[in-house]
This record gives sequence, C-alpha cells and structure tokens, in this order.
Amino acid sequence: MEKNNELRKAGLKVTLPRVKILQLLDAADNKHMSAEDVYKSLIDSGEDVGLATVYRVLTQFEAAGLVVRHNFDGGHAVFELADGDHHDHMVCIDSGEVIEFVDKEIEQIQHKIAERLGFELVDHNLVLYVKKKK
Amino acid sequence: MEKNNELRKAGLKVTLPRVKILQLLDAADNKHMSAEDVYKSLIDSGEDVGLATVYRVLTQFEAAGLVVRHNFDGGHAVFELADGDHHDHMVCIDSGEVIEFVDKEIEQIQHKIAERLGFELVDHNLVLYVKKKK
DNA sequence: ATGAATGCAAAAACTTTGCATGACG
DNA sequence: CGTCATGCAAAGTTTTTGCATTCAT
Repeated sequence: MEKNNELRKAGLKVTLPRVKILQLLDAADNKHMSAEDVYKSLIDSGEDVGLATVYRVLTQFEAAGLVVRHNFDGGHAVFELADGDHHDHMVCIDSGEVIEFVDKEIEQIQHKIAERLGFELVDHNLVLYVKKKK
Repeated sequence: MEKNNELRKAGLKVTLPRVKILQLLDAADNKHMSAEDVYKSLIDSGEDVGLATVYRVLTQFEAAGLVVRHNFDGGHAVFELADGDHHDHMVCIDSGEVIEFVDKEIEQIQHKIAERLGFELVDHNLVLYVKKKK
C-alpha cells in the first residue's frame, strides 16, 4: 500500500514531516534508527523539522502500527518500519551488525510458557548477542 | 561466599553503602529493583546515602559481575543479584510483576539459530511482556 | 597518610509538553 | 475556515560527573 494512504488510514494528516520520516525509514540503509538519527538525517537533507516533531511522529507511528520501537540497550530507543512480519534480532558484538530472524518454534514455546503460568503473551523482545565463528 | 569477600575480590573497598546495597538486593522481596527503588529503600531504612552513589555502586557491581542490569521497557533499568543461574524474564504489563523462568528448549534453539547463520552465541536477552488472563 | 569512596549539586542525555504559528482537508 | 500539526523552548526523567569532604586500609 502506498504510504500516504497508510497515513490517512491511521487518521493522520499527510504532512511533510510524516511523509519524509516514512520515506526515510523505508529507504534507510540502517533499518534501526533512533529519533536523533532520523532528526539529523532530515536536517542533513535540508528539511526543516524539529526534534520534538520527530519524537511525536514516531510515537504516533508506533501507536498506528506503522513502526516498531525497540528498547535495546538502555540509552535510547530505536525505530524500524513495521513490515508485517515479526522478527527478532541478532547483534554481532564485534561488528555491530544486526541480523533479523524468525523462528516459529521459539514463538510457540514463548506462548506455552506464558500460558503455563497463567498469562497471555502480548509481546516479547529477544536479542541474541553473537560473534562470527573463526 | 560472604558478601564482604565478594567485594574485596572485586577490588572494591568494603564501605557502608556497598554493603547495604548488597544486603538489600539479597533480602529484597522484589528481586528486580531500579536505582531509585534501592535509594528510597535505603533512605527509608535511615541510611544516609546519595542517589549518585547508588548508581555508581550498581554500575560497579555490574562490572564485577555481582549484579545483572536489565533494560526492560519503561525507561529505567532494574538490577538483580547475580545468582549464577541464568534465567529469562516475563513482565506483566499491567502490574509490573516480574517472573523468572528458564526453558532449555529455547536456549537450545537459540544456539542452533546462531550456528546456522555462522555465528557463536555469546549471550542473549529474552523478555516476554504478558498480562494476566481473565 | 593516602588514595578511594561519598554526598551534594550541577550537568548530561533522552524524551515529553505548552503554546503560538502555520498547514491540511 | 476549523482543526490538527509543527517548531521552538522549557520542563521532565533517568543517569552521570565535578568537586570538596570523609572513610577504609
């Protein structure tokens, strides 16, 4: 679906900052960007946008399900475009490289664990820290 | 091993704040405390300690492997005493309750995933966000 | 005694909010 | 045109740092 329609469908006006941020996340080499990353990138592209707007827009996008927010390591949150497919992350501790993966089995077990303890699984966060085999 | 020796072994002087914080984490009903939690608890116990010291001490304990820091969702880090046994966490998004669990199967699959992609699994972080079933 | 550890306050890093102006539909 | 969205600046949160004082060894 085309981006502008996704915005309208989410009840958000099609404004320049919102369109630019969507485009940026779509085209980004680094799929996982912090608010600051997005802000700087837009400023560098000559856009006139405020950091507060970036935060507001990303938060709205998250609420609308257009974007996923990850709270990786403490400091700052990173955002990536929601592509419909859920996936987890593997981070190489040497190179910083981020690899995405999905494993049906793990997902199922997670559900079972939650159920077994009387809970309903709402979300999860799995990050594997790895290094290249020599 | 007795606490004071653990401190000495880590190259840390045995000071009142450090001892109190270790004791607190050891005796805590809630095993997962934020720096603020620890600070308030100590103040309530009549200890004269600074929040900055709590942060410094917890960071040192983490570096020494005495404590594990978790970056759950919600902006602030929580700490728990390292008990040697690895476990993952389940956080109730309604009550904030934290449940620990271990699942051999998930651990094995994680290894397989890393291996399959040519990596060696060094560490991982798994948090399930759940809510109580009605 | 001497270097490390502490408390306090100030600063830093990240994110949210209030408000007047400007843009979308 | 009436909102809704924006930019800026100011305030909120969480965590870190500078510095003089105190404490452990």
